[in-house]
Amino acid sequence: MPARTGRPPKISRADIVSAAHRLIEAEGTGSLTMRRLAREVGATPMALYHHVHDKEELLLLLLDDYAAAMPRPQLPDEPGERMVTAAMAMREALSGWPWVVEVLRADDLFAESALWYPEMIIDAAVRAGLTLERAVAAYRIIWHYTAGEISARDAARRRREEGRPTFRERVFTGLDAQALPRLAELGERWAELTVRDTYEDGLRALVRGLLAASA
Amino acid sequence: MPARTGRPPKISRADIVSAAHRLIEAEGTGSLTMRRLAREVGATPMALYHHVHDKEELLLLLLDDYAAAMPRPQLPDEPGERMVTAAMAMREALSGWPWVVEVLRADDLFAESALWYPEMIIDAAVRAGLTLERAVAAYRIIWHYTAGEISARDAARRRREEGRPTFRERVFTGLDAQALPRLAELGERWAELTVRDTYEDGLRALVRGLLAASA
DNA sequence: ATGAGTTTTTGTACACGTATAGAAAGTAGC
DNA sequence: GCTACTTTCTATACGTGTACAAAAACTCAT
Repeated sequence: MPARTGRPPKISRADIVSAAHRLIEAEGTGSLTMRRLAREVGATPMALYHHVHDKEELLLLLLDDYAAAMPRPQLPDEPGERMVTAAMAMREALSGWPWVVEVLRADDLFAESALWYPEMIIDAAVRAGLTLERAVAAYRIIWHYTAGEISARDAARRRREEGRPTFRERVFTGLDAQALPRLAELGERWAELTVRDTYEDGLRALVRGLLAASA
Repeated sequence: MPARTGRPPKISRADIVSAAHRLIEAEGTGSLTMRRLAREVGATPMALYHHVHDKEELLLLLLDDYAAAMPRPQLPDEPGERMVTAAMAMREALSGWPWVVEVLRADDLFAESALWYPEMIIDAAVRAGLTLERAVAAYRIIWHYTAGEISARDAARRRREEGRPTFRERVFTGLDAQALPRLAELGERWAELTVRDTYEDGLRALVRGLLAASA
């Protein structure tokens, strides 16, 4: 053992991450602030920055932790259906945690322990006949779609909670029916139509299109 | 004219918005802060809040302003191709303005003066044989994909600029080749493969899939 | 024991968005 | 001219993430 030098640490990365988990669990996402977290681990805010580069890194660690416990459903054999099932499981798992949205845009791979999902999707795409390059592209396309959908749904939810005037209401009142006949025709129905969950429809369309492209 | 009462305004919404435009133009997105903007229009920060509810509302106004000048390309007749062209134009226009990303998640319609895009996409979808309901769903799916792609690309760009260690590097070093053979096989090539712009490929796949679903 | 070097923690400070309270500057009725 | 009322603007304050500098607590060489 190489006998560490320097001032002995009072807190560790692991302490911070687990305290963050507790905090979120107990008081919700909103109370996860660097200052609050520091109090929780019994240190000053800036001490945290010795163990994590920034708050975003902390969130990524949190996500990674959590991702390890994400469900890995039985996947069907048929490649297209396999892609769909894996992607839906991924989205399902991420949707449960509203705060992940802040961090999703980080990359096309979102957590080390969640690599199972891209692996399954890419593998299924290859089995469906795509080259490895195209399979990677397919995964990323699916990922972009998924991230966009989660983000949008979360934003819509937040809007609703805050009781903010949805943009649409204003839009559809003074609409120029000449220039925008379809939207005018839709009118009030927009709101009703856009609460529906169309993720699966879109995903299936996407997969069908991606696989058809190579045939 | 109804002879306004109360203290006469020193600044207007329009002043604020145009000052914000100037500021962004001159010094970049980063310097658009409420305080800086207030200095620019010659008022205190809180004065702004009498004219805009939020910073987010300000950004939406900005976006709306700009969206009015977004290109409206000639669209081909064939419905699928029409959808693709319109969506690509929309993405192209939004990509030019990195800051829109902060605001994209707002809604599935992002600006009053940009309603032309959904109109064209929905209309083309209907012409392709979809019901109006399905056409709306198709638009929203395309929107989610587009928003996700723009977001991710912007995040990747920012990472690169900040010289942050891309997550992928770490990921692909200690990879378990047993559990994740495809990713292991890809290895270093991931970085190379993921700089490619696959938006159009994905979009075409999506449109093909969406239109095939109704046949 | 002393001093140098290393690592971790603290203290102070800044700019951010914005809530809240109250002052300022007008018009309308008397 | 005075008072009410209304609108707009200012002052102050809070909590946020985090940069920077200094202090603290340890090991090791002398």
